[in-house]
Amino acid sequence: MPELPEVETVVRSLRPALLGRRILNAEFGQLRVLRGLPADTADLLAGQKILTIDRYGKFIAIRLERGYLVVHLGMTGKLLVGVERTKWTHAIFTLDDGSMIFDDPRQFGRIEYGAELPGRVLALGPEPLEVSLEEFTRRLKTRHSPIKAVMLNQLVVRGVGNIYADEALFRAGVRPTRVAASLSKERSAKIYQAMREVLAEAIEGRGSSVSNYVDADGCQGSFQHSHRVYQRTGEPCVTCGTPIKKIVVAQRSTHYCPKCQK
DNA sequence: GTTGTTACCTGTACGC
DNA sequence: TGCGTACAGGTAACAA
Repeated sequence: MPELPEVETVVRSLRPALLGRRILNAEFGQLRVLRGLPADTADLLAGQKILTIDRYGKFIAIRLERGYLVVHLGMTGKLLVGVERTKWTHAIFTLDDGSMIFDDPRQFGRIEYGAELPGRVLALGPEPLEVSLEEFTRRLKTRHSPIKAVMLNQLVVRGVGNIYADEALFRAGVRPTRVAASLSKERSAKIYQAMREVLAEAIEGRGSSVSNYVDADGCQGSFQHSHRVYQRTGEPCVTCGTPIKKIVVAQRSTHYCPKCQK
């Protein structure tokens, strides 16, 4: 499932294929991923040049000459360049050189278009790789939920999902159920450091390919081989050998070492 | 404003 | 082999 490192990898692989290209034609299906997309969207897009492609947390913002095409990959969404449509294709963009499709079997993804970036994208928390330690700590201090739930809250920091929350908390030695506001300055700093470390390493590894994630060129990531707790239930902790435990926090499966994480 | 719960959706894994 | 069921989880909407 695409989180910050996977979306970053997709954005990086989209840029060479899309920047400077012009959209000649757009075709949309009728599925829920296009909910709220005005009927004349295809007409509005036609003729527009792709100026920039940026990432806001897990959102992809494709800036055109007169607006923004904003894509969220959800759980199984994919933006692919230069491939034929499949039975899960919900949008096809024909370019002056090449093409791009949006595929999404589970239909948790979204595509929208507007003159400006949507307000809820602008309202997201800061990027975890850009936020300062002071700001991060301040944001945790006001939250009275389990730290895992707080890390998943995109208004606190944007882009962290289930995999990297578990991995960061393992590296920080903090139990996912700890209430964020009760964490000491030192422990918050450890989480901050671990979160940035694991995200940077995952970007380096071009993301984690669990479920069906691939980048815009159809390539898999490699960071799934570096997971220390995520989906390793019952396997020995890489540090102490204690079996990794799985619980539910914030309605999400949560993996941790009961000995290393206090 | 914050927190918790539920719906959405379908491919995959598993048990029988 | 085929069927039924549980599970996976990001976001939005809603309730408390």
